[in-house]
Amino acid sequence: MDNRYILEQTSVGTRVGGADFNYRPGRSVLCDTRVPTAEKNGPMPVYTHGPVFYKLLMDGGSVSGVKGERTSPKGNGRILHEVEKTGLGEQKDTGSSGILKRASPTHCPGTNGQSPGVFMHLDIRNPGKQAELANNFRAAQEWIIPPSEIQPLPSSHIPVPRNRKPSGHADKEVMAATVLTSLSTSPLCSTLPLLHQSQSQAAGLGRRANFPLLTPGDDVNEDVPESTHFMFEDPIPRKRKNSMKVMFKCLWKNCEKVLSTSSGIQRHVRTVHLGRNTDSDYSDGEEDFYYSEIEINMDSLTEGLSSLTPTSPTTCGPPPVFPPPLTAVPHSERINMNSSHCPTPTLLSQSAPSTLCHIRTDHAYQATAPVRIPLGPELAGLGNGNGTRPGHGNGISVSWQSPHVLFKGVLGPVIQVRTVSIGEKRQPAAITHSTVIKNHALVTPAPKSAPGTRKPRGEAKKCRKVYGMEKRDMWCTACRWKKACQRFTD
DNA sequence: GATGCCGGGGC
DNA sequence: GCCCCGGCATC
Repeated sequence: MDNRYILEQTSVGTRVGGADFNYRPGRSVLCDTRVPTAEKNGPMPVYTHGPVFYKLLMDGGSVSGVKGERTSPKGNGRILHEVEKTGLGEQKDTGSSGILKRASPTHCPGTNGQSPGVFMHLDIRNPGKQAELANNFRAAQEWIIPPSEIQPLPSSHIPVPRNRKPSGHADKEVMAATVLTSLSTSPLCSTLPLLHQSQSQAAGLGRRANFPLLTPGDDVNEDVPESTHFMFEDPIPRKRKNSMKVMFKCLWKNCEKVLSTSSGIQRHVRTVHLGRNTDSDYSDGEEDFYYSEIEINMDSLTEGLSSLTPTSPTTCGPPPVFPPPLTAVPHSERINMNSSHCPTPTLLSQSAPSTLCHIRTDHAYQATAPVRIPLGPELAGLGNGNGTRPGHGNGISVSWQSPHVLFKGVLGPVIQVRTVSIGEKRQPAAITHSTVIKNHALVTPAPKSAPGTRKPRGEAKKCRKVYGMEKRDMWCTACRWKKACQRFTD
């Protein structure tokens, strides 16, 4: 079964419970939808609530309760999509019961990225919203806990009007709008979306293992005080640092799209994933659930880049990222997300390695040691092609010079009669083993001489010594430039 | 003093 | 980037 469907199933149940923003005591949607579904869900025994409800829908059965919310006459695939949307939509709903989400991170299956922010921005100073919060919390609580186990939520933290009159559909929309509006500005919303991300990236069973509290028998009462603590005592700064840049990451499966604007990511989701008309700006807000807001600490990013030395062992191919450097925030989920995305190239990951490879190649005559092989005089002419001066760099008669150095780069069948001439350009074909060695040395933590110290003078004779001042034109370029000799390296 | 080459500057 | 050179460390 599609992994996504697992999530959908879990989410759906949440939605069913949470869809009714104004939870009415006595109504337990969960119980209504709790159906023995072993044969329907196959190897997915855990989430038998809500999901089953939708499974029936997917099978083409008539489920009036669902159809009232979202009836899809389309094919199965589309229905699945609808279900997924519904499941995601749940975020909006459960967002109103954010306490539960914050209190119980293990409930994150239903938080496909957005609800945390929702939660953050619930204005608890508003008595009406407090009531809304409490009611929805109880609703969500009942969704998880069998009615018999539900304990009255103490109102010591929140003054909750017990007999709150259910509000109408307009209130739902207002709440939803509030929730959606808050998504893009919440400083705290990054945690759960990312958690969801990491979960959604885990396949199959691994995903389910992330939210054990969704199992029917689990008791979530312990989370209640924790939740209130989280909500009222946790001094998470609400103000985002200036260095924090908000990006929007597409949550669609296998889609790593990250855009800097919400409109952009919405357009992306709408057009790419939802198949909506590109030209149409109409949006029912559905795409809001398919992307999450992520924060990028630009300072950390900068630091990460600046500290990105050739010796950095942390560059797992793709470095941090946006990654570790990207990990702007101390949320482990974020780190996990980054690490889990290691195989996926990010902007940094794409650029950094190449950067590493090209670091300090500014002086090519230093980076690339010429490979010269002893050649007989009969082959002397082969090397003259590159020479710009007569008699220079014919690549011969050097067998008397440090042969161990001269040969170390010639391994292939093609004899690299490499001449070192003025204005010589490094050619790919001229890349030699010694070059590789040098580049590799840039990546490995080679002991670098401290500033001000010179490397000891090599044993090998240099061009000056070999050719003498009178044949200066035969020197290697480096020697002529008074640089480290590239011909007779040590 | 000769040599090697780093650092820097001119173009 | 190419080319050159002052200047310093090393031999």
